[in-house]
Amino acid sequence: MESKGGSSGGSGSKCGRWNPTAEQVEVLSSLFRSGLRTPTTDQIQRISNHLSFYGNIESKNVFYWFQNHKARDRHNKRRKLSTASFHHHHHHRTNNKDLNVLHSQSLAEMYQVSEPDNNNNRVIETLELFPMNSFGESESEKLRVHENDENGGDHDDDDTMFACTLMGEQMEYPPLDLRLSFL
Amino acid sequence: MESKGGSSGGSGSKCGRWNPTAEQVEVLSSLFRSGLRTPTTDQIQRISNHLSFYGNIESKNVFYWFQNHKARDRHNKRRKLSTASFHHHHHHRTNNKDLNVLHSQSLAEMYQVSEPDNNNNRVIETLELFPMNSFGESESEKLRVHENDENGGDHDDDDTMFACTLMGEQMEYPPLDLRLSFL
DNA sequence: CTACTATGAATGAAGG
DNA sequence: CCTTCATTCATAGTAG
Repeated sequence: MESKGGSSGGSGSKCGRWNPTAEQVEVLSSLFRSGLRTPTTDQIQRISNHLSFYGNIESKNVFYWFQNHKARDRHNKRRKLSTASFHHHHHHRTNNKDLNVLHSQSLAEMYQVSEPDNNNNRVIETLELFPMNSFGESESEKLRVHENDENGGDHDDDDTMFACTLMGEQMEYPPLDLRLSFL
Repeated sequence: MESKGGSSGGSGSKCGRWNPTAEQVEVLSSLFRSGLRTPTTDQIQRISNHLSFYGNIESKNVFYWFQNHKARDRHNKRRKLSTASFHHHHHHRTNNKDLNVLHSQSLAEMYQVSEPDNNNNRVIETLELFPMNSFGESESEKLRVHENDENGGDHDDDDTMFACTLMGEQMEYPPLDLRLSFL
């Protein structure tokens, strides 16, 4: 945590990629521990709003964080579960990658949910713990616009001559100029 | 510049997942920019046919591409309303009211579907620019989208009380300070 | 400086 | 159409 001074997402973000601060990760992890796995847009908004207190953050980051965290959590669990059970040393895939973890415990900012003898499926999809005033959310659907063009002859008269008849001709790669002409 | 794995759709198709080439993406993006959002089976067929020149591709891929692109384009606008907080002072959340007021603009702006370039942009559903319409589609059954417009209000109104009883057991609080109060 | 790891970001594919 | 899963790419951070 010492080397982060400056280029972390907290202050001088280098705008290349969001780098969450320790506080942000803690909050996110807490939410994850609480069972939140796939927050709704509303929740993402609020979380992002609050986490911006600790540094720059976008809703997109929160969204991706949960997506990644859930996916990786599940992925790791599945792998761990398959190894520890039976002692049939069946080579579980010669993965050149991930030789894996028997040491990573020190900087595990996660929570280590491994509770083998506790089968609590405390995985809540949305975690309703927000005393939010329920707006008429349904009426938002009505704002759905239909951009139907019922105007009869609304042809955009682009005089696009259909030059290339794309059917199985061995011409070389067009210099990326290819627009809609093939249609 | 292909992917590192060399599994680009152009040459070494790895048959796992379609990896579009740059040219394919270019064409698809052009179509999208032209206003094509939901191509019909007919269009999909033609697009796919043309794009197969640049590499292996199936109609399915085109179909999914438009679906994803449209959905993400839309979600992107929603998520972009993140908190552009730079350096906040300790002014988080004035407690004007004790309950439920801290999210004034959370979801009031959500469904603004007004395109940023609403007047100039022609967002057409099907983009009729195919002067020729030959045979019927081969197997359009597979790509047939469901026009099932069922969207009933689903309200599970249970926000009367706190839902901290996640699974009926007491959840242990995080070792650190619980910052979830913003929710 | 180079290698590896953790993880943010992106997107294809599918389900409902 | 909307949401979610799975796989992959890209990169910051750190160790050797």
